[in-house]
Amino acid sequence: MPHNTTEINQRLRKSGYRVTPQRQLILDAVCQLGEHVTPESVYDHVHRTAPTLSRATVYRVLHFLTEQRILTMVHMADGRLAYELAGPEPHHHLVCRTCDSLLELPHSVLRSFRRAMDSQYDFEIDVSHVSFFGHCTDCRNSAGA
Amino acid sequence: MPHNTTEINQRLRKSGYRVTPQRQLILDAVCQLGEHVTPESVYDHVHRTAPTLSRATVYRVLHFLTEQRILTMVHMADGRLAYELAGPEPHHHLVCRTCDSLLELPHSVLRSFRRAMDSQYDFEIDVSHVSFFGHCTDCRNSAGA
DNA sequence: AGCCCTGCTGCGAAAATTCGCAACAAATAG
DNA sequence: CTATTTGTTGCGAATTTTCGCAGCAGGGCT
Ligand SMILES: [Mn+2]
Ligand SMILES: [Mn+2]
Ligand SMILES: [Zn+2]
Ligand SMILES: [Zn+2]
Repeated sequence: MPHNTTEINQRLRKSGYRVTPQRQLILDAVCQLGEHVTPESVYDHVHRTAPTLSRATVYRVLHFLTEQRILTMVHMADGRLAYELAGPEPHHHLVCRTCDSLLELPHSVLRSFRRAMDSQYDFEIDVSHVSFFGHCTDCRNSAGA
Repeated sequence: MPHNTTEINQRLRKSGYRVTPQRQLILDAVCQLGEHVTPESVYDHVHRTAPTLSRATVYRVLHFLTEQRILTMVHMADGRLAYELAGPEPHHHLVCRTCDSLLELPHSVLRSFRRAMDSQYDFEIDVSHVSFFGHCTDCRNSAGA
């Protein structure tokens, strides 16, 4: 999951924002830490190389990069937020409430639902990263026994 | 939005839980305050008649009543959680990111999506109260101008 | 070089949320 | 009836997240 630093930097600068060392460190951390990283794990990671970088900045930059659509945000099972690098195509998840297993879904699974909301309610749903909760095959089978 | 106290109380007791004054007060507060009430507004409300009832208890009881499916939980636009009395039928929302307007959807709008996840992934989605974010007719039109 | 303007950060305080634990109270057993 | 167990709460501390504000720093301008 490498990110093209120069392309993102240009995008930010073009919008009038600045590419600060803190933003680069935080973005690097999110990418290195992988999927669904929490603010606290980002803070722990960057704090090693930049001890003065504050928690507030971590939260602010994660929000900021999400607004700029460089990161996406997702609600975890416990209600907390996690972030990851926005890929070229959004994806979503099925999360089992029993075993916490996580299935990845392509964006296309929401196509017909989004179309229906658009035609029925004239409302354009804008989703980049959603988790749906429920129960997976295995847990349904073992529960039935 | 009145709730049948005796029926809920029986349900709780039958499961081995207790119906405490705190739980009754908090449930009453949620019902009186209407849709999408926040923990803080519940606390403010109950605190008037029960000054010793603590914030921790408010959070715990809201979680508890949600587990028992007496309340439902929903993520608001700002990421915070809100609660409301679980009706006989779940409902969902379309929330405009521009004007914050809120449209209510019947549970049935998710039927075909849930069926698709069940058949394609053998995963049973369990949703009681979801918000989808996007842009409403009016805001799309004024943005286009 | 200076001078603005504005974006951004660090800091500490505040607010929101969770946690551990001792005390309490309702149900239960004996 | 007392003893025990177990669910529940209040309290205070810890943790997480937000906020306000003063000051720094980059970029433009002269
Ligand atoms: Mn993901
Ligand atoms: Mn609702
Ligand atoms: Zn499972
Ligand atoms: Zn709107």
